[in-house]
Amino acid sequence: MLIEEPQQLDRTFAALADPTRREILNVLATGEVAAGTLAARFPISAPAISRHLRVLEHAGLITRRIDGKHRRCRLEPQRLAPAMQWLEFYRRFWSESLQQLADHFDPPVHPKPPHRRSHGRHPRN
Amino acid sequence: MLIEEPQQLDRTFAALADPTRREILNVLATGEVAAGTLAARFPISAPAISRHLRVLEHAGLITRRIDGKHRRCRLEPQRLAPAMQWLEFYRRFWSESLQQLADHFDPPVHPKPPHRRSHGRHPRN
DNA sequence: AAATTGTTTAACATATCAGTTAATTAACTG
DNA sequence: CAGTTAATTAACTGATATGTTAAACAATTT
Repeated sequence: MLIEEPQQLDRTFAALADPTRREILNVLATGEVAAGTLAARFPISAPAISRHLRVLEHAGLITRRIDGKHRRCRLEPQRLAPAMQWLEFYRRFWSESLQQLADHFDPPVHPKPPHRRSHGRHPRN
Repeated sequence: MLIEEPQQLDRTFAALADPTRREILNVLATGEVAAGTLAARFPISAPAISRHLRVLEHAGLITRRIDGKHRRCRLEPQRLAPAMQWLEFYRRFWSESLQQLADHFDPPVHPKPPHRRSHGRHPRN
């Protein structure tokens, strides 16, 4: 199992915490895009976008290549894997809490019988 | 499918961006723990922990219940699901980049062989 | 070479974050 | 009730984040 630098996860999650940056990644999922093309899609200034790109690059989530006067940005999706793995660990706990999820987002209209409750507790070590 | 407030993802990822908070969640995965018990495990002051707990609670990742003079903190793992789903979207792109991952880090991390390669390309617009 | 286009850096304003210590609130104990 | 324990809030500090506009840099075009 790959030992992940904690800083790397810090940077990844921090990069993903900004909606503009998430949307940038979403755009880059369609392929390489130049910085200016990206900037045109957002209501903020080009320097602001440039800094978002720097954050994403620092987190390893994108790379930039110089192409004439353009800086083409490319998604590096595999760099999301460590974050995914971190979250994956908690997936095992979800099944115990699915009912709570339903409670939270939907009105608790459906009276699901709480029969999982029998051994439904957080695992302890 | 569940429509997620973007702010919620912001808060979730921001909460996860701090290593202390990630470790708090890790501790809470073992079961309910009082705030003071948590604080004792970390090299920072109790107020600092209290604020981390507030951030986690605000992100919905934990809940707190009052029990006498203790505040017992409980993990709400299902609230990680939206973040997971967001990342899940990008998983499809990983298979194309596994070699780059190898270049970057060490041995292959993903147990799944890249047989999705057949129609694996970046969608473009 | 001069002007234009694409992008980043500089300098700045403002807000938020993460930590501290001191004070406060709340509940239990003797 | 007085004292102790548990936890939070208050007030403050220093660092970081996000945005702005203006300036600088780099490559292309004329």
